[in-house]
This record gives sequence, C-alpha cells and structure tokens, in this order.
Amino acid sequence: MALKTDFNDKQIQILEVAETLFAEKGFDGTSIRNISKVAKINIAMISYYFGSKERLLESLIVYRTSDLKYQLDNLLQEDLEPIEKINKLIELYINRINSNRGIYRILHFEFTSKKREQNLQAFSELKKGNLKSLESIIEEGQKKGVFRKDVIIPLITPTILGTFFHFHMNKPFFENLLNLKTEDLYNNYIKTNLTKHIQQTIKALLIYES
Amino acid sequence: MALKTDFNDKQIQILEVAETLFAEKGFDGTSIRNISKVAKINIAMISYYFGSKERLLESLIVYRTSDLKYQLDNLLQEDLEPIEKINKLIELYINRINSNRGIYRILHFEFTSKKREQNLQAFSELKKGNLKSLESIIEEGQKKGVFRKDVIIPLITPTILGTFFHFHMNKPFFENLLNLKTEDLYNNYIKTNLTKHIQQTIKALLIYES
DNA sequence: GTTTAAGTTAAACACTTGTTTAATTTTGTT
DNA sequence: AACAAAATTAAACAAGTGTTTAACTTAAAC
Repeated sequence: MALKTDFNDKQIQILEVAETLFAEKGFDGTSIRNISKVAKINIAMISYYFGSKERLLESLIVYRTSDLKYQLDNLLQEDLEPIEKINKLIELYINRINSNRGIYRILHFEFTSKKREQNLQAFSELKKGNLKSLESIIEEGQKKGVFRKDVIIPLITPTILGTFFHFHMNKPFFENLLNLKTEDLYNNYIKTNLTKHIQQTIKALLIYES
Repeated sequence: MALKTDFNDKQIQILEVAETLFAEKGFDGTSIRNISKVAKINIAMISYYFGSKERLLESLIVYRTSDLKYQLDNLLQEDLEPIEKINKLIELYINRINSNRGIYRILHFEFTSKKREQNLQAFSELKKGNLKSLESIIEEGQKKGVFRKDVIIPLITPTILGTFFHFHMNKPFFENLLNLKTEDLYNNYIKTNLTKHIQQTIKALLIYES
C-alpha cells in the first residue's frame, strides 16, 4: 500500500484517535487495540487501511504537516518591517504548534531517535523550508541595518521552538508555579506571556549591540 | 523495597545499561530482557534489586540528579558580576546536560506525561531549586541596575534549556546542515557556538532596553 | 564446620503485542 | 435481483511483555 495524502472519514477518525494517544502515551506506549477501542473500530481495520502501525504514524505526519509551508510563504510576502515579520512568524509558530500539540509532541518525541530516521526525510525538508523563510526575513533586516549581523541564524529556531516546547513539556510544573489552574488560563498564558517573552527575547538578540 | 540512594556495583552496572537503552529507545521501547542481556545479568535480578521496571527508572533518576544542587550553590557564592554568573550558569547547565545526555533525555521524555506524575515529585523539587538560584542572580543584577526589570524570570529556563534540547533532539538535521560530521565536531559546536548563542541571547534579553 | 543470608539461575506464569486469516456483512454497479 | 468489490468482523497466530517461583550456589557470621 502506497502512502496516500487523502483520507476518508473512517481513516481520519482513526488518525485523530491515534494522534491523541500517541501524544499522550508515546508510540510504543500505545497499542493498536487501544486505538481501535477508542476509535470504536475493529483492530484489523488499522492494518487494512494503513498497512501497519508504523505506516499509521507516517500517514499521521502527512495528514498534519501539509499546509504549514503555505502559511509561511504568505507571511513572507506581506508588506511589513522585518521585526514585525519576525514577531508574526513567532506568533504563527506558537499558535500553530499550540493548536496542534498532539502531532508536534509526536514529532518531537518519535522522530529524534535513529530508529525512525527513514521516515525523517519529509520532516527534514519541512524544517529546511522553514529555515529558509526565517533566513530571508533576517537578511532583509540586516540589509536595512536594523538587525545585527553576528547572530547564528540556524540557532534562532531552536530558541523559539525550544522555549515553547520546554515550557509545554513541563506543563504540570508551570501550572503549579504560575497558578494556571484551568486549561483556559494555561492557553492564555501561552498566547500572551510566553509568546511575548519569546518575541522580546528574539528582538533583543537581533537588535541589541553589546 | 524502599528507594535507596546508594547502590552496589552490580546495581550500578544495571542502572547504566538501563540509562543507555532508555535514552536510545525510550522506557516503553526497552524491555527488561533487553537490559539484562546487555548488562549480562539474569532477568530476575532487576526485580530482585529494584522491585520493578518502574522502580528501576526511579532509582536511575535518583542516581543521576543528586549533585546538581551542590554545584549550583557553589556558583551562587562566587564573587562575580551578575552577567558573569548568568554566563557561568548557562555553561554549567549545557556542560552538565551534554555530558549526561542519557538521563536528561529520559527526564525530558518520560517525565512529562501525566502517566508518571507520581514519580515527578523529586524532579519537581530539583526544578524549583534551580529556579530559585536563577532568581537570586537576576534580582541581584536588577538591584545593581544592570538588568532590566520586566523580564519573566521563570521563562528564562525554558529558553536556556529549550534551545539546547531542541538543537540536540534535531541532531541529525543540524549535523547535516552545519556539516558536523564527527561526534567531536558536534560536541565542539555545542560547547562553543551553541553555548555562546544562548549566552548572547540571555544577555541581550536581560540588558537591552527597547 | 555448620547455619543463615544474599546472590543467581532457568523455567513458568498470565497477559499483551502487531499482524493475518477466513468468513460474513455492507455497499455500489449493472 | 444478481453480482462484484469494499468494509467489517471474531478468532487465531507466534512472539514478546513484566513478574514470580522454587531450586541452587556463593558468601558471611558464628
């Protein structure tokens, strides 16, 4: 069975249950019986539709990461000051990852070990594209003389995304520390304070002269 | 069997094999038969010494994270400018995590989900202590008037550690992108460029006035 | 040297794993 | 209504899971 990019209703139902469970308990921590029980389908349907558990994961990645590039390209062509573009890019990243936590958690967890390196190709292309977009914004700012020139551009993405992920992966700790008792409060903190912190950090890094 | 803090040679042998395998393939992806085979001991020895696979993980955390607090306290009492203390703290963090990648990868991966929240207590105390240390350095700098006052201190740790983790978890990607063909080149890049990037970022954040 | 405890072993336990089979039901087409 | 393709099912498969057992060996204590 070849890797498809369009899925029927039942397949989508399976994919979304798998997304939740993989994100919650990891790929190895989730059994196909577990998935089929929650999705209320027979175990055999997963092999029938996707071929195997591994292929189910691959399909899930395809299903969720296909339109990010489009959103980024749109941002690039907007008529904004470089720093405003950076701020918008950060907002786009955080918003997108935050409302697709499941899949990004899975990407973060499952696609780092050598074990699944074969499936890593498409993911790697996505990251390269994202980096190119960031590069073009920063180089524009450097030409205009508003950004310093001694920053290491490929390390800026780790700072943006890493800050978010580290915050989110220590969710129970920060919920407790910052008194974010409800899911709404937590989400709101991300959308305002955390996003602002990251924007403030990157802005300082790009503009400050020591 | 109570949770011990001192281990005999055979236990340490098991713990270190477990560390490697958990880091490589995750907790669920590693079987006790796998561990016992690599450690060249009988399967039953793991239950005999640690009680269960879960308790083995707990023991591993205890075994590896017991002396970080001591190192931090030492740094606090050194006679340095606040910004120098911050730089040293960043260096300490990165160095320590980088030379204990296994356990930190495990902490990062296994202790985030609700699933193992019970074992999270000791880890949470460690993080609170670390935050207190960072807070005291920054407040010192603010009193001296060299650090701005509108930074959100608890979000600085995510930026420091998150940047490192995100970089390291995308190791294959950055090895390729930055031409870090050998393990030595990779480690060297972390010790110099990545550490400098993080120091530069945090410095800019703490000092830059918009 | 005997007794007690600690260490070590292979085998068995009950249970879960991902995948496949073959039979049955549903759906769509003529 | 008859046929073929697709969807769905329960059951079986072999292999792997964490843990426990009971027998055995080694080491320590008296």
